Amino acid sequence: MSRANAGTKGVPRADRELQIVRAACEVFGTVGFAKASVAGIAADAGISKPLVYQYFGSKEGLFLASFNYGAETLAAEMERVAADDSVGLERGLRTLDGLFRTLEPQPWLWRLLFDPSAPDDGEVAAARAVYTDRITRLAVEGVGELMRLVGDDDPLDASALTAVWMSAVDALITWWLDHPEVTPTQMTERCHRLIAALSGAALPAHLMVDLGAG
Amino acid sequence: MSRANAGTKGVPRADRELQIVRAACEVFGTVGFAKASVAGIAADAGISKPLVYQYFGSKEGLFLASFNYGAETLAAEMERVAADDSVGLERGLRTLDGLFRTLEPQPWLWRLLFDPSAPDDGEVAAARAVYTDRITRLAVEGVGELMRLVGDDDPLDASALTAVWMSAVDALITWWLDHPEVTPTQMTERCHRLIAALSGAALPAHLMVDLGAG
DNA sequence: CTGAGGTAACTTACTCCAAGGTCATATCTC
DNA sequence: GAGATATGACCTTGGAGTAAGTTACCTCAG
Repeated sequence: MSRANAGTKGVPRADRELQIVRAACEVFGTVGFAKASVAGIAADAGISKPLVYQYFGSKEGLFLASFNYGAETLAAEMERVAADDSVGLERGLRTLDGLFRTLEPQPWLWRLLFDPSAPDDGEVAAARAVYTDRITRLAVEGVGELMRLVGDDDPLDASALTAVWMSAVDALITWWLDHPEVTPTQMTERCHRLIAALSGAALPAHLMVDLGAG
Repeated sequence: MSRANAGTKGVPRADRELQIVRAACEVFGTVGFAKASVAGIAADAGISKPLVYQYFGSKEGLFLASFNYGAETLAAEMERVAADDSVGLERGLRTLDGLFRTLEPQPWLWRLLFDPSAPDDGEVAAARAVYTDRITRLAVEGVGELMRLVGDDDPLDASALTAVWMSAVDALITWWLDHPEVTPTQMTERCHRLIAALSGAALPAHLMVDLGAG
């Protein structure tokens, strides 16, 4: 063959696209949009750069496809949990549990969702807005229930606590990725203990109880 | 004058460096290392690109100087608070209060500290390690006290809670930057309420008390 | 059955550009 | 003149994006 395997009619477009998107998810989610190179992703997927451009149009187009793939996976899982009837911190803990399990085989999807180096205009921004809305809606809802539970009705408090909650989820997942020997189940148990610890520490001394640290 | 103000012996090196570093802090802290352009920073500082290279050697050198400037400011403030005798969440809240006040005139310093697009090797990595150690040490210490308070002695729990705490601080500061009309004092009060809310929500119902949502 | 043309899959070898970095030189003070 | 401050114009490079050509499968007329 004069040229590698040029012209191999081989793989149907849909299959190839999925294969490229999966490779792209891992690269974008690991090094971020800005540092990722299209040529590198093509190499990872085992094909050449122009094929990527033929199928996705641009680096941004490729990112968009990858983002949608990953965001849909995660948003769907969070909505599944939200459909349960748990409230307050219990609901938060179940969401975390679901995320740990979903992310186990493809942890980089999480970083893909919040990539700060991704373009902040055009179609990517629109897609991010869609998924951010979907996900934030769930967080806002959960935090709202919690605030009602404790009698705080300041909307800015709710907004700030939503930010803190989402950030805490991020921190826990990131911490987990740095401790790969920990299983999803152990992580969920850990989250339960941490909540208990925070709660215990905030209590006036005369109300302190052992909320279980084992 | 044939060339703008070339050769103007004008500003002494030390002054010029500070001026450039301050401009660089704002740019690096706002758009991040990767997206920042040296020419742009030079323009912001009112001087030309080669002067930046003459004084700082490279984009990385300029970032290093900016990072040290910003990180020192913040680490010093956190250590100041840590020297007080508060413990547990009270200490956390005082740290937040100190950060809000320090960041009020130059909010971008915060993002500078945790810029994900900064180089992760060489002198920058070394400097980041130094300051990350200094700051993390304080968080670890504070979280350790808190865990002792509630009787959880799992070191991984402490490690994870430290990550969550630092992330929560980040979230609160970021939220604040998006709500510029809120004063540092109001933010500190808000943080008190949020802690109370979390604590209340985690309690078994029979122990629930009004921890004050106003 | 067969082979010519149509089309999808695929690659090599470019162009182009933004941004990092350098060089030679000019002007000021002492 | 020596040395510090300063700049316009240049060089260089990595990576996005493109042009043009190559190979393989499919279909359908004869």
